[in-house]
Amino acid sequence: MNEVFKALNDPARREILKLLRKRDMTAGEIAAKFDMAAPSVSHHLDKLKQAGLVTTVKEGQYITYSINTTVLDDVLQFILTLKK
Amino acid sequence: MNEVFKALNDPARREILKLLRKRDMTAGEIAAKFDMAAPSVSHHLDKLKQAGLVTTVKEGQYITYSINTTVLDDVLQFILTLKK
DNA sequence: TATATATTTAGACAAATGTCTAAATACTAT
DNA sequence: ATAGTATTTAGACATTTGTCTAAATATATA
Repeated sequence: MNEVFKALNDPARREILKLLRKRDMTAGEIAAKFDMAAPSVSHHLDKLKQAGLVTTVKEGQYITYSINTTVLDDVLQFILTLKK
Repeated sequence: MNEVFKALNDPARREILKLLRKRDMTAGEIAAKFDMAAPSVSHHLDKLKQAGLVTTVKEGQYITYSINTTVLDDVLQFILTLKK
C-alpha cells in the first residue's frame, strides 16, 4: 500500500491515471499530454507500474499502458475506515 | 488535494490518523506510540494539520489532536472515479 | 544495411522530505 | 521566582524525488 500511496503522491501521475481511465494509451501519447521531457514521463510511468497501478503491453515499437485499479482497494479501505 | 496526498504519503502519519480515529490524543500521547524523537512526531503532526487532516485544541500545557476527515472527500472521489 | 521512430536507461543536479539534537516557548506547581 | 513538563521551532544532515540531457535499446521502413 505504501508503494501505491507513493505513486499517487504526484500530480502528473494522478493525471496519467485519469487519462488511462478513459482509454489505453502508448507512452508517447501520454508524454504528449505533458509539458515535460519524455524520460520524465517514462519515469512516472515506471513508478505507476512498480505500484501496480498500470500494466503494459508491448506492440511493436509501441508500449501501451493500461490502468489497473485493483491495487487501489487497500487505499480505499484505509480512507473509508478513517471516515467511519 | 495535493496537500492531503502529501500528508498521506508517510506510514507514520497514516498511523497517527488511525490512532486519532479511535480517540483524540495529546501530542505526547501520540509521540509515545512511536519509536521516534518527539520533534519528528511534531513535524508529522504539523504536516497533517497543514493538510487539514487534524485539528488542535490547546488545553493548558497540552495540545489535543483530533482527526478531521472531511478533507478526505476529494481523495475518495478521485479514487472512486478511477475505479468507475 | 542504414535511418527514423518509440521508449527506456544512465547519470547529474536541485529541491523536497524525514530524522535528529539543541534551544525556545508556554504552562504548572513548588 | 524556580524548576519541571509538554510541545514546538531552528538548524543540520542524509535520503528520496523529480527533472533534465545524452545515450542505449528495440522496432519499423526505405
